[in-house]
Amino acid sequence: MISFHIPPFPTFIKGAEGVFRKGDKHFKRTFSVFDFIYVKSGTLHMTEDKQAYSISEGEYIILLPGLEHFGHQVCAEDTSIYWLHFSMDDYQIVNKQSIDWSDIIKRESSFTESDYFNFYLPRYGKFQSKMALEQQLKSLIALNKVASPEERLKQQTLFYDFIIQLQKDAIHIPSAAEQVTSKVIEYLQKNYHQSIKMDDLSKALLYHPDYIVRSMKKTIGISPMQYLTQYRLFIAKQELVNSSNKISAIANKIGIDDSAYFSKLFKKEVGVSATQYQRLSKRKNSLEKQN
DNA sequence: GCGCTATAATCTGGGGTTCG
DNA sequence: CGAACCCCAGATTATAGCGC
Repeated sequence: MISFHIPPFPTFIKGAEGVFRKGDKHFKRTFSVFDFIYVKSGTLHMTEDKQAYSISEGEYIILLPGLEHFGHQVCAEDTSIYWLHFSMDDYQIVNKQSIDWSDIIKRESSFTESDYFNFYLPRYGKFQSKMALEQQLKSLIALNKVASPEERLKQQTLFYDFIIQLQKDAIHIPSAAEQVTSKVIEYLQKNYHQSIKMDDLSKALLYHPDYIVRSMKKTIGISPMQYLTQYRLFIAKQELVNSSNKISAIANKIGIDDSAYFSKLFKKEVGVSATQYQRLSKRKNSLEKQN
């Protein structure tokens, strides 16, 4: 993700339509500005800073200033694109799985200061509302043809609209149920090693237990306790493979005090018993070493 | 721009079943 | 037996549509 603050908006420099013929590839160069490339049809193969991307129809990439980029593979078919160059003074690259609307506004305006927004654009992404965004790009580029400075200036405004829409497009607004689910998962992954009851979960998240269950079922299809069991078994399998701990020790580690119950659960869910699983994985490991 | 209404989404609580 | 879960009905809240 490219993270920056608004205002001021980034500055639009130039943009146009372009075509890579079959067999063409993107030139090797380093820019001093941002290069937004949207693929209208076909597929473009680009490498930026040693990271290879394949940008197919409906997808876009935002190349960063100062990093070398080039096409590492020729286009297999005619590939038409829109490109936009823009600049901006202050920005950061952050790792972010998903953006949330609550991250966006940083400061509410006062009488003397404007609103201040956190802005995030993915470096590589896909248009969700393809038609609308393509249309915006088209009208932005159409203004290249007009000579009057006044009309030209409109490109800036259109560009602002465009990046606002682009962010909106990239943001997934989580439903209430999804928000609850992700909180549940976070809690369970953090606390799986102790015994957890629905009541604890309810107290931690401040929701009615029944509501939590329904939210989870709606979004990922399983209940919190089922998820907990799956997650615990996932950890247990890793332990069985990577350590020689006793079954009871492993059971204890994943928050199940009763090792008999753990064995039963493991057999039921995984199909083989925990001890068998450990033996099998050890055998497989030693065979791989021989080869 | 305002207020009203219809509708959808969200949340809560009761009652009953299953299962460890 | 009780925790976990499901189903349902109803309250609350957010949102969209619409006329003034």
